[in-house]
Amino acid sequence: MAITEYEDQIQEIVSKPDHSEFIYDFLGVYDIPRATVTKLRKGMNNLAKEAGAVYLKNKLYFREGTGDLMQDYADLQERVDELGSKPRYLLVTDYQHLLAKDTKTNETLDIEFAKLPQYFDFFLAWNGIEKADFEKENPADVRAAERFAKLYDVVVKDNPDATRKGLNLFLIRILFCLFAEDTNIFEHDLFTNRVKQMTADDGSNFDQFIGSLFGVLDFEKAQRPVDTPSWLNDFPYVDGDLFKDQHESLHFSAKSRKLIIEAGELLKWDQINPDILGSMIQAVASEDSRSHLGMHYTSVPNIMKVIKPLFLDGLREDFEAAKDNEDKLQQLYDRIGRIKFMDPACGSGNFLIITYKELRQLEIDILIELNNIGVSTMYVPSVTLDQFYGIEIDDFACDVTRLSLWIAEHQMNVKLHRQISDAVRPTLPLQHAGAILQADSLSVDWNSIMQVDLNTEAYVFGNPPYVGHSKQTTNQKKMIRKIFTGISGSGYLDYIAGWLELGFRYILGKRAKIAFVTTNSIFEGEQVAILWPHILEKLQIHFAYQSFKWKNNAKGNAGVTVAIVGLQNKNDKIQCHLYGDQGFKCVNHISPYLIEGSDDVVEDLSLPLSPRPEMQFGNKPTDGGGLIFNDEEYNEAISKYPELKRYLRRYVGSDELVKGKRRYVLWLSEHDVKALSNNPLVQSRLDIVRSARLKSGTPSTKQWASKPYMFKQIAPYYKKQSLHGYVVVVPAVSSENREYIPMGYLSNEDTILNNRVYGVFDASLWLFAILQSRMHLVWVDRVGGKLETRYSYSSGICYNAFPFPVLTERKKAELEEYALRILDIREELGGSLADMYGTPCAKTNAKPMNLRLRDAHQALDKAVDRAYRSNNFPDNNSRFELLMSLYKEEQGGISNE
DNA sequence: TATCCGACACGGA
DNA sequence: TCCGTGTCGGATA
Repeated sequence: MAITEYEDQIQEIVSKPDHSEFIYDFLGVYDIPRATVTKLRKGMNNLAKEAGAVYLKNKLYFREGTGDLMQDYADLQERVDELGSKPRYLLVTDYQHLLAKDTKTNETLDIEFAKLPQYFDFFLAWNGIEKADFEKENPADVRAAERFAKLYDVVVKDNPDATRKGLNLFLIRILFCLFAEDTNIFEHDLFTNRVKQMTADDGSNFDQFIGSLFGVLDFEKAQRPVDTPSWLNDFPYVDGDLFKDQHESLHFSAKSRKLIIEAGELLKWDQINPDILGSMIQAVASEDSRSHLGMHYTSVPNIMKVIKPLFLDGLREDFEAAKDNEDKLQQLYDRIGRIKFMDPACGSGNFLIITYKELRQLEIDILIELNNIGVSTMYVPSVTLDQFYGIEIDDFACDVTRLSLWIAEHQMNVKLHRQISDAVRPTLPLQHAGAILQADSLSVDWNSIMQVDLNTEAYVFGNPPYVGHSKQTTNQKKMIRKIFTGISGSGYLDYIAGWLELGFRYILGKRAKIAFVTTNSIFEGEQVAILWPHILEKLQIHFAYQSFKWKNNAKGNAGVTVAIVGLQNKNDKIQCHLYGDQGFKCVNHISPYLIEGSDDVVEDLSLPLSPRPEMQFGNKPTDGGGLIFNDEEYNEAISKYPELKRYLRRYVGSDELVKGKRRYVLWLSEHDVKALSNNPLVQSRLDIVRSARLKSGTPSTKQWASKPYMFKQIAPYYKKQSLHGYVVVVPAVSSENREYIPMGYLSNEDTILNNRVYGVFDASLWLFAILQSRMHLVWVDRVGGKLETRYSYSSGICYNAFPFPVLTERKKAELEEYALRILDIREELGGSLADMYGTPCAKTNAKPMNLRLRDAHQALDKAVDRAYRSNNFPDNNSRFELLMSLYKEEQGGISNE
């Protein structure tokens, strides 16, 4: 049952004029068998003897109040203490007030009877859910957002012709009123009470009411019309742009009015976290993102990963250093009031809110420290909302950001007063909240939004959207093209690269720094050489978080692995902080691969660095599955049509190569297809291919619908008449948890490689030895592409750009012996490569690599190492350094020719 | 024509 | 529902 349903059902029960059935109705809301409640109603299993009491074994001891509720509660407690087995809950109520106790956690509840719906979770142990767990899963923000989604739906349905802007503004204002009446900005419950008193049950005059109310909130009391009725005049002056625009007339029903009242009565707005609420509310209003409610909001821990290294750690260090020194403290106090902050993809403003709160806390801490050293001055605010800037394309999100900033400000004002009693910052009238601009961030000049001179301390940060090159919309591609004019290969960049580039230009030569949460793919594989060289000519990475899996508290988490990068103008003196799985390291330089090292990048080469057999990309069917047969389909096909056996070849992709999965593929020539024109199975398969290709939006795929019997792309090797010899097969994607990437050395006969493996055809064993070596793995690991954190092998970067050692015939023969040994052991062991190579890092079922196989690999590794240099490599870093210097040497040689 | 990648996709505990 | 690990075909050069 949804949260709102519990609340609604209990609301109905407490609203009944007659409470005689209360406890039975209440139990009925929870997972207590209906039969049990029915029996209880009839008194059959009620173990209590006294009147007005209900004792349900193990679950509840209930008593109606007899006048003095506290005394009744104490009596009940005494009675229960005598019992052998305690009921989980004690509950007494006179239907005005309610006292309850959870005998397991010893938590108590002391509330007005009417507020019971808000506290339904107190009794969730009846459903087997502990309150602590529930609170963790469903904080006040989530519950508020769910309730708001309901209200939004009803209001939208009642107002099909209303503008988005009008609706959104209405919602934001209602949210503000609800928050204000729970947090002493307004008199307690003022808004909800006025709604109840002044509007008709059917909602007919609600619009009029809300129109007058919103109108009044924008005026100071002195400026309001003299005839303003007192029920309106009780509301204070709010301002802050929130109520400036005229309320757009809307239609309300009994239902929407009720939902608003319930939102006021059932939710604990004082417990709202503006950072999370914003994301939730925003998701509610944009229908397209409703399905992944709050999927992309950045969690507070992740925001801290950005802002701490970017500026917060530094400010805190300066604070520590300034303690005991009035001048320094005062300087820091003034400084934090001048720093400017911008999130150019602010969404509902989480980064800005967290930053604002942290700065306000620092302000408080400085004041306390000043007080401690005996300096007491009148409170003058330092940090203000107008230091905060944001750009966001969604107009509602902009409104939510402004609202959330106000909520954050109020919360910090309360905190200030609590910690320093003579310091007061009034929340009303609302402060001007920076510039939160509704715009496409990539098409506006950031300088015109947040103007800074060369000496202004400024920080730009956020979590902009990621879209891979093949998934971008036409408009997104256009923006990236435009921004990266003159950069070759820019069509391959992720959408987020636009933010990196604009951020780079914004801070260039200024006293400003940037840091973003980004998809890790801009630090791996092909994008590195396209994006980073021109940026790192002028800037340096001063801190970074290496890849980690994206996570927040939303229901369906986005599937992506992210990294964090901080950039600033070059400054040789600073130490860089590189954060990885094991905390952080101070290093001299962070490379664009987010490892310690130089800014050298590896390009995606179309030809090998040195003469060697070429690596070919496998065959790509683009067939909608029509040409492919799994084991079962294959057996069925050849038993029904034995003549098909010669056309069905072993189909090898990464899955087949590594896990030993078996699939087959129809491999037909034009001649073959004519011969099979009467075979119904073949014809039905070709129909699948034809229709799948016709459905494609890609013109070239559509064209291939006329040749459904052929793969859309065939590797050059397969265009030869016959297949023979051996091929080194490399899986395009494979797990990073294995000690080696398992590669194959397969006979070519009968084998069709697909587009998820690469092949070096007619290859000698020494080539297999090189590719299977640790030297090569280190290269692939550091500069190759990744799918999340898997290896994503590519011929251009991993093979063509890999510097091969110079090999004598004798050395080749030696390597082949080691390779042969590996192949022999594999054959002896049998089973799949995945079994033999194990998954040593997996948490469960950790399966080690076969020891004999590992020994053979280590012997081969040593032999390959020695082909590069005679002295040992102490570690993989030194292997990589050598490879990178060889690459630069050889690549430089090529481009100078 | 030949890839390199995916705010992923999917099967198994 | 989380965890482990690789499909499939688009868009680019």
